[in-house]
Amino acid sequence: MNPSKIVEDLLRGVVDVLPEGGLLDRIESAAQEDRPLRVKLGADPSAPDLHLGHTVVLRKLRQFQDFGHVVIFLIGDFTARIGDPSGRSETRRPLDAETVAENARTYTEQVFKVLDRTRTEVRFNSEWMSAMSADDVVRLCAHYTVARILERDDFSKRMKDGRPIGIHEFLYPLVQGYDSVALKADIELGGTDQRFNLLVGRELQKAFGVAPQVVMTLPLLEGTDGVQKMSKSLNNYVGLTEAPDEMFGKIMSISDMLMSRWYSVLEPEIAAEVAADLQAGRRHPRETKALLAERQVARFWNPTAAAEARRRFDERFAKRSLADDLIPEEARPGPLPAEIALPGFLADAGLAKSNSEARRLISQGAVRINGVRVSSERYSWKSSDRAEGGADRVLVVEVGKRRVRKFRFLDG
RNA sequence: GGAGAGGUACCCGAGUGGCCAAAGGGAGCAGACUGUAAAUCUGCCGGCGUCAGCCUACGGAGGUUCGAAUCCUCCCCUCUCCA
Repeated sequence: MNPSKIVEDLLRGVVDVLPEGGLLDRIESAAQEDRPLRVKLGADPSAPDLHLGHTVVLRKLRQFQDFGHVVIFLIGDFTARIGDPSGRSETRRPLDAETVAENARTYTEQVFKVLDRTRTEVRFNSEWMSAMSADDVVRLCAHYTVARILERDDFSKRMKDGRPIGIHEFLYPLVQGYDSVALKADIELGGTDQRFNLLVGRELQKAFGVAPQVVMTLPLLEGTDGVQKMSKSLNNYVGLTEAPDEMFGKIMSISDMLMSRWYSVLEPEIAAEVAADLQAGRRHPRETKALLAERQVARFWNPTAAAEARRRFDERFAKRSLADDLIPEEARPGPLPAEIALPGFLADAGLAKSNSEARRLISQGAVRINGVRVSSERYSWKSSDRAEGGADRVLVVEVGKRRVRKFRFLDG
């Protein structure tokens, strides 16, 4: 494959490449030197659950791997103890070492849902950062100026609004940049919010006599709320480890506007076509959303699981039926209670956050048992609760539209 | 080091002695309507409680008072200006 064709592929969906044209140079020189490029991605192990938002960059990295290059997956274990201020309006709380280590482990596990394990090098920045002396740190700081740090959007905003900035936060971009020096990265990828940090890497590489990396940024994915960027702490994410049904359901619940955004970020190859079809009325929005959902589930699980998830979703919500095989079941050993105090029961089962919440849900008509809305906090058995031919009782409990569980009460 | 402003529930923000589990908005949850979409309307939105009530809460610790988010003392934290 000729280099410019490769570059074209690699640039699809990318927001900026700095310097422009830098990628082609790298690809060519790598081919000449007959070595793979070292493509860096820095990961912050403070929230160890990967979500759809992360996959945008990961899939781009995967593309590099498929062209034979090597991904350096850098875990900022040292930096996590500082706290990345990117896009934050507040100082982030640092984590302790054990938490970081544990998070890093679960993190890497999930990364290989997308990345090719054999072409990935996992590194930790404590490797070189912990070895630094105060002397080294001061020297590193001397390579950058306060004015330049303050160019960063979130810093200048906080400055203007009179919100606190810890001095350690100034160090974050420097440390991250130094990682690129230590790793001799050829290319570094990140979300658009990382642009500043990635560029600091270039500066520092120059200062330390290393060839400056090419910086590529990718779009940030909005979370399910459609407003803020997807993140675990905002609880607007679709996690990579979530069950197919869960994933499918979450994607179905996003707004139509968001759906179009997600198409362009998650499915850049077909986004234009889909948008045109929607515009022309050749596709129904709901079907289009289901397709998006199915494609994601297929990607992170498999096509069969995706088709199943879709089938169950339709059963449940389009046909409004509760097919038996699709409800998580829980056995309750006997003896059979005379009646059930619902608030405590729902809270224990995790179907409500607290007894009080359960009470509220009941009073608002959100709770159904075996298809019948309950209005009392105490549930007494009905003849129809009896399981086929046996003494056991089966309750299908629905709380709102999304929470369902089947309880099998065993007699005796 | 000096002067000033300020810290209220998930977030923003009102509240200056009882009527405050704390206005209002946002977020969230639930109901109606739908395509588990949007928009809209309605309700809920600290915990415990067979609903009477109890407990915990307004940066922290004490104090005044029959009674404190509100007054006093000390402490912690943030911002602005001056040095």
